[in-house]
Amino acid sequence: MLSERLANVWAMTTTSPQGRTELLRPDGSPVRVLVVDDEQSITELLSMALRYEGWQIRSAGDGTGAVQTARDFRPDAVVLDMMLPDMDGLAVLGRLRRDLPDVPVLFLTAKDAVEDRIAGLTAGGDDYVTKPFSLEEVVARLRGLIRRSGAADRRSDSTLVVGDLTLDEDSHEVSRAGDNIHLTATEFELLRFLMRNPRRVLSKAQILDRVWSYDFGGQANVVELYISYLRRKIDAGREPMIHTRRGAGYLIKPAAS
Amino acid sequence: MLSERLANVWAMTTTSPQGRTELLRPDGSPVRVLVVDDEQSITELLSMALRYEGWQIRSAGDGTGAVQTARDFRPDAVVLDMMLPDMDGLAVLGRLRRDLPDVPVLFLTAKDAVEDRIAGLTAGGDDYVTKPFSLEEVVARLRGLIRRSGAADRRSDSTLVVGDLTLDEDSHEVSRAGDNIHLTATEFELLRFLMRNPRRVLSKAQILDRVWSYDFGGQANVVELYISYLRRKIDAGREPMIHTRRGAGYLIKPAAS
DNA sequence: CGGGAACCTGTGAATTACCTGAGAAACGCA
DNA sequence: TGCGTTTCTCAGGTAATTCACAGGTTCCCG
Repeated sequence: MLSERLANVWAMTTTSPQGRTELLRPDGSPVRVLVVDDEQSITELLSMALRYEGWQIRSAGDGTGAVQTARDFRPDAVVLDMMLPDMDGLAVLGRLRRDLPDVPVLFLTAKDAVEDRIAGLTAGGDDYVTKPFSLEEVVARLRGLIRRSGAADRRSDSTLVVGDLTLDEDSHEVSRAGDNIHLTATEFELLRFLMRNPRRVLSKAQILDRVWSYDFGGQANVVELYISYLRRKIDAGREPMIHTRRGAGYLIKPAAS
Repeated sequence: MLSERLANVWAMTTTSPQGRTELLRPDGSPVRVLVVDDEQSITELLSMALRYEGWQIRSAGDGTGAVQTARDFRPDAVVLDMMLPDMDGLAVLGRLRRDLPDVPVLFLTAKDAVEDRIAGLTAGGDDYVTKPFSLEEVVARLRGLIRRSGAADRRSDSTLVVGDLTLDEDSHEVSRAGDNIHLTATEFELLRFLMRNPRRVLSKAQILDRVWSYDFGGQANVVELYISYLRRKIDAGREPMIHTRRGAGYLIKPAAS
C-alpha cells in the first residue's frame, strides 16, 4: 500500500514544476535537507516528496550515519526521527548541533510519546510532527523552519495568493475578496495544497497522498467530500475557482480566465 | 537625525520580515550573548532559544572557559550559572568585569540558593532568574538588560501593543481599552508570548516549551486552562482577541478584523 | 435514449479537541 | 505559623470535525 503511494509521489516528481514558488538559499542554490529515519519506506517517501519541492535530499538510517552525513552535506534543515536503532534522538541532536549549531530540526515522533519527550524541543524554534504524518504537513513545517532560520531568502512570505483568494500560513487565515473564511484543519491543508499548485490538475490519489496521513486506510471519496466542503465555503455564490477535470482530478485557478 | 539616534542609542529594535521585533546593535550587527553553564543540556537549550531571537551565541561550560571566550567574543550580555565546577560565580563575575566592565550579567541560581548574595549583585543593574526557568523569562530579562545597559535616554519601547491591548514589560502592567487588568505571573508570560507573536498560530507544544519551565512534566492542558483564564480577564464582554485554531493552536490579533 | 462511470452531497455516528468548574497542593508573605 | 493567592490535576460537558454510507446527479458513450 505504501508502495502505491510511492508510485504516486514519484509520478509527481517526474513532472516538472511550473510556476511554483521555490525556496532557495541566498546564493540561489537549492535548499539542502537531511532525512533521518530507520524505516526505509519513510525515508523514501519523504525524500521523494521533498525533492519535488526542488530541494536537495540526503538520507540516513541511524544516528551515526546522520552525524557523518551532516558533516559534509551541511544541510539547511534536518528531519529526524526520535526513535532510532543506535541512539536516542536527543543524542543525535546534541552531536548534530556540535557541527551545525544553527540547523533547524523537524522531529518525527510517535503520537503517544509526545508529552514527555518533546518538552523543550520546540523551544529553540525547532518543530515536530507526529507519526503518522501527512506530507503536506511535513513540507509546510519544513518550509516554515527554513524560512525562519534565515537560511533561505527572507523575501518569501507566508501568504499564498490565487486570484482574490488568499491563505496565510502563519495565521491560518483564509479570505476571498476580503471576506474571512473559516476552514477546518483538513480543509485548510487541502486548500493549501491546491493553492501551492495553481492551474495544475491534481489527481485524487495525489491529494490523498499529500494531504492525508500515509496510513490513511479509508474510502478514496473523502477527497470528493472535502472538495465539496471547500466549494461550499470558497466558491459559494461566486465565480468558481475549484474545477473538476473529470477522470483526471481537480485544480484551482483565478476566477477571471 | 536618525543617524544621531543610532550613534547615541546603543541598541535599537527593528522588525523582521516575520513581524518579530529584534534587538540589534547600532551598526546593525546582531547582539552577542555568552552563555555559561556546566550542564550541556542547559547551554544547548538556551543557545537555541537565544539564537532564535536573532542573537549570536557562544557558550562555555566553566569559569575559565567563560573568561577566555569573553575576552575575544566581547559579548553584549552574559548568562552565568552561579554554580560552576571550577570557580564560584562571583569569582567569574570579577574576572569578566576586568575585561568587560560594563557588560550586564543574568545570573542563573538554584531556587533554594542564598538570595542575599544575589541581591547585592543585582544592585548594579544585573539580574537573575532561578532554575528551573522558562525561556520566555530568560529572554525577557536579557532583552531588558541589553536595552537598559546601553542608553540613558533610550526610547522606552518596552510596551507591546496589539489592538487596544497593551502590555508593559518593565512595569508588568496590562490594560485593555484603558482598563487595568491584573494578571498572575504565568498569565502574564503567556500573554507576552502571544503578543510578541501576533497573528501567528502558536501550538500548545510551542507555548508549553517557552512559557513553562523546562522541567515541567505536567498535563498539556494547562495551556488550555491558562488560555481560559486569560480570556476571562482580557476578552470578557468584549470583542475577543484570543482565538483558537482547532487542531493547530492559539493566536492573538486585534479585535477589528 | 439508455446505461455505466465518475462525481457530488445529505445524513448521521464516532471521535477528537477543547473548555471550564471544583478542589488539592504549593507558594508567598506577614 | 497561618492565610490568601496561584498553580495545576482531574473529570465531565460541549461543540467541532472527520468520515462512512448511500442515494442523487452529471457526463460520456454507444
